[in-house]
Amino acid sequence: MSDTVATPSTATFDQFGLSADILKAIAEQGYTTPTPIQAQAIPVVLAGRDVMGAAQTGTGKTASFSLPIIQRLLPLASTSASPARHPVRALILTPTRELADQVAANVQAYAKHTALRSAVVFGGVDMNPQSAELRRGVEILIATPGRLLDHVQQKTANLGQVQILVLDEADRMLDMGFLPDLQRILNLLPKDRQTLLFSATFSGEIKKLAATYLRNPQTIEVARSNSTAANVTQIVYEVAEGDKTGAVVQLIRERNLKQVIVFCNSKIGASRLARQLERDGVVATAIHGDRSQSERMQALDAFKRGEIEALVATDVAARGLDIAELPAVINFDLPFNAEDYVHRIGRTGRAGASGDALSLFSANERKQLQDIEKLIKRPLDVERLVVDSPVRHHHDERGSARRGRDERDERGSRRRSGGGFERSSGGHAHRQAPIDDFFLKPYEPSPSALSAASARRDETENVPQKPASKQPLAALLGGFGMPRKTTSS
DNA sequence: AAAAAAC
Repeated sequence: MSDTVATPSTATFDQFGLSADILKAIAEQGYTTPTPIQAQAIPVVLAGRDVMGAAQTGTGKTASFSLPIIQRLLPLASTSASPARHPVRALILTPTRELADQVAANVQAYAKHTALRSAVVFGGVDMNPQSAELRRGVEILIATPGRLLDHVQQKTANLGQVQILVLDEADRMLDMGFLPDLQRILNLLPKDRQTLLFSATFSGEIKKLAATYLRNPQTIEVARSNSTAANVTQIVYEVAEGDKTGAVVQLIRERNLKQVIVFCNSKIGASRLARQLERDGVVATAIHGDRSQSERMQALDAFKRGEIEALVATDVAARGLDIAELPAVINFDLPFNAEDYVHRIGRTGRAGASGDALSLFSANERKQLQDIEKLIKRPLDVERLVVDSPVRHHHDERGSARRGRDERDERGSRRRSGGGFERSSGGHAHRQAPIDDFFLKPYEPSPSALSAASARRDETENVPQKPASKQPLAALLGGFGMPRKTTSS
């Protein structure tokens, strides 16, 4: 088997041999042209090979594995209502709950004209609806590791028939200490299966994981990891620590940012900043791990609907979240982990649009800045930002905090010409990024209601024996039966 | 140092 992938030159989804039901769903999503990772990964996944994929979020990664998985499982799709006809055949693991929900929404959309069922399980919410769905049977299960193991223990999830495993954001899962959970899950799966591992970076740990659990994987790399998109303008503003809140307000006002994600390093800091922004007239809400799952979902939902100007987030939102491209992100703190910087600013300037990554930098963050510059292999422009409306942290609702809104004078922060800051005489300067083009796709939380109607119809079961498709069942089931090392060392 | 994730 060759290790090179020919990137197809034609630019439509027709070239992959996907079924009409899948193509229809793709068209309904408004997608016409495969992204680079889709063009590379779809044929490889369809061919049944293991994949080691490096791709940033926003590159179309989810579709690159979901579409071929659905295609491969189609011969096994059943309209029977019997749960036994709907064992879990594809398992997709993600590090965060929000990401799981989002992947599930995508899978649901792509599979909606097929008889395949999908479900998502993650923690922080009632187990019972999840259990009920699992008992009905689903072919494609999206999950965070902890809750999945919970379901396994409760015997509501059986992973004995999984043929395809996806580890999404694998590096993140390792960072978060999921390795023991992953190993436990992997030990529950048939050894003979297809495994797809996606990771932003190929660290030594990731390579070890791949060496242990993948079989002759095809490496697919689209954007060089640790690279930052060329269409993202990165600016670092030096500002006194105590002026950071005022700086955020000022940046939002001066740049006329309709929507922005503001990243903080701590959960408490995020909550506090959200409150202070609200006090200063910015519609803001916080999203972090100490908020309840329903609060997290509501916050994200409201932000996606455009009801919130500033989503103040910890790194729970740094990776994976598929929010339509934002005009800007702000780093309230520089992240301790330089890689998180790359992920955070990946929330802007996506899909070809331009974006600004604005980072606040105070004297005690020199180390973080150095690490970031080392990682992205270039120095960052540092400008001084004079904050003229410092936000009081106590009970000062009047006075200086309010002055910023009325006067909006912007000494200090000046950029190169063409930037978003300058004011033309007596009116609004035009921003470089056309704000009119910016809209948010409505967020759809995982629809749990599958096409139950069609599941009812046909009780006379057609057990798939010889699928007429290009993917023979034998290939789907694996084929080689190579013994797999279980982890040692 | 901090974040995330099962109860």
